[in-house]
Amino acid sequence: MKRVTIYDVAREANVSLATVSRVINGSNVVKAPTRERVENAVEKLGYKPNAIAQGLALQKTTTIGLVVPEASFTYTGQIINGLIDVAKIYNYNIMLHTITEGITDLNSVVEDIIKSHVDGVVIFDDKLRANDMATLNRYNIPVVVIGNKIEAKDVCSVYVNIEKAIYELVMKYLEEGKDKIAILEDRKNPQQYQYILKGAKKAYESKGKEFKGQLNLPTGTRTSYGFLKDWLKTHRYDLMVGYRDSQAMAIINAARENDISVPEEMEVVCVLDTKYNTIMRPQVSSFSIPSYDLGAVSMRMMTKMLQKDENEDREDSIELSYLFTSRQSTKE
Amino acid sequence: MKRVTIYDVAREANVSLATVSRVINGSNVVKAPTRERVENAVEKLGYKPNAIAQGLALQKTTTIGLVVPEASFTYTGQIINGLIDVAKIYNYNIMLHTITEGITDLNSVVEDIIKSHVDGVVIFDDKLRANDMATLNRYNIPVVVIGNKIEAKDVCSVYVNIEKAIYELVMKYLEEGKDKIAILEDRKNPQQYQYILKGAKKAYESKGKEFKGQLNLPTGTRTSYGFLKDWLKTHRYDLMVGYRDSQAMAIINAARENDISVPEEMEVVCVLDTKYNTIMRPQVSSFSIPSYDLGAVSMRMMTKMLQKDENEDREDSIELSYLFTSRQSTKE
DNA sequence: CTGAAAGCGCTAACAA
DNA sequence: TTGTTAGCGCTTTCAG
Repeated sequence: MKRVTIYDVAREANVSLATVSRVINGSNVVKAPTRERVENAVEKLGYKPNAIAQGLALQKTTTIGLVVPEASFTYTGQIINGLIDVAKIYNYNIMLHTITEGITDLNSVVEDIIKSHVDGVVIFDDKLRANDMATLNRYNIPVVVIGNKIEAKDVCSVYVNIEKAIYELVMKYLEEGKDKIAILEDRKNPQQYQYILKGAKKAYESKGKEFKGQLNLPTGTRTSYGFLKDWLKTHRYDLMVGYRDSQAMAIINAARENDISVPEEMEVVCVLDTKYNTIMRPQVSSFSIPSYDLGAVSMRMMTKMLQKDENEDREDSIELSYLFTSRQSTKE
Repeated sequence: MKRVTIYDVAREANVSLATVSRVINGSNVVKAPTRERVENAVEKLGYKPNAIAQGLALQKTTTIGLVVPEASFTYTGQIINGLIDVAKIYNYNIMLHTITEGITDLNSVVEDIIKSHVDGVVIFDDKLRANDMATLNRYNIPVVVIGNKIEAKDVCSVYVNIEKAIYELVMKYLEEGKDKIAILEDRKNPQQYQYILKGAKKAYESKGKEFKGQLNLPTGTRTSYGFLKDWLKTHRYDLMVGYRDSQAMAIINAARENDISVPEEMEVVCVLDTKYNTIMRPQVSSFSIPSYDLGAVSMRMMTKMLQKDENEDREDSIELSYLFTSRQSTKE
């Protein structure tokens, strides 16, 4: 069964296909009676314009590519939701790509993206570096990067200043004289981990001290919990910081195992949390990174890039703000 | 800057575009030297075939639509991962759509899907009913449904038999004489809740009893936890069943609040769990629904539908198996 | 206000 | 083995 085309509608309505095209694109030069004839035909035949053909003719597909890491973290879902919701408003479709270790790398994804002629691409991948964008750039596809601040032509970024967040947090503890602070590595988010580290180091520096609390997981370690269970037998801290709430919970579970009470003897904070944080006991104090907004703002930014007048300038990075929420894993 | 087309390559290599087309599509009728000239030209110009134009010419886009619910549940992420991984193997791209209450409904998504001329669509939406598929059917787009068993032409489904799982579970308890069993409503997954209920009812029936343990949240209740905290003041059970691990934790937290110890005084089981279940204390005994596999198998099924010979028969639904894993929230 | 025709980039007969 | 040409479904000048 062949799909009904613009020709079928034209024949049915006794007009040329040009007129049908005008009607479905809302041109206002078409006379009312003609328009009605066309609309009836469209309705009668159940005609839906073929986006592929439109894409060819217009040289734009009104779809944008979205790249996310394999890991189905909860916040990745949030980002996708935010992005799709605003994409919907602007009538963009989303082509989803993932980077799965052992199955897909960024190069092969970029290849697919170029072929598919999306109008732009939003990338959320902590492992992304500036030079990975070279190919995309060569085919001048507009790019929005989530999470990393990346400087390049035709590339915008939307992120949260985690370095600053941690700096402020650590400063507060240092000023209270609590300087035994540890930061747990997150292998899945190496870049974010670096930001966190940098924030902590700056804080220590400004107090004339040196930060030594970075806890890199030894190679071979499978889970943070497995590592921490032993580590905490011989180490004590005032504060431990994890990136995700699940890591914070690993810390807390390991602490419990060693009879370290949280928050009384040790406080725990994480950066990103999920709805599971409302279920956990204790609930973890955290910076509430607005994942949904990261997605939504990125897409909004993308639409702006796509309709920019060449001459018009626009900001090429947006810093979203965070909010620290104190819960049961810290003292106040 | 115009993108390089097949014409450019043809000119550069001094052949016709037909030959270029043959080379990029791996036809083996092209002579080696010619092939090389073309390949060099492709390389030199950085030519990538335009999938849109191919789509128009071939009447197939090698992309499939994926519809998921708004809720960024962890298992939705799993499903997406599974689906994309096998899509990648078969060189399919994924167009992602979400059903967001207040933003998008199934109808508008279906509209987009039809226009985009995807080769098929995979739908994971607990609220989906058979008649929702009417439009998709009218434009005869192959459909795979995840989670629900739906009977319709050109529709396949991949699911887990939760009814049976619960039946077996409840039977086991009934045989041990534990018949105070409650099942917590999951508003986000009404269909799954029904399946669970059915399983429990059957078990009770087969014992000549009537099941009365269905716990529907009163309208106005915002969280299961809020409801259960009070409810458990006046109700005692041998076993409580929640759909997701987060609900099971709500049950456990509410039980704690009422000094009901788990699993000693009350046991708790959930159907779907996430990685957070490994972090929680107690860990919840659960059926491990293979979310990743649900996605992967669906996509595999889709590829089969798309290459089916009209005459060749195939099964139109696949039941995936589950595995009950006993953890700290049950006695053995 | 409407129609005719060229073109978007590619594929697939059909010829040569 | 390679080239020519007619579509695929739609948009958009340019005439009328």
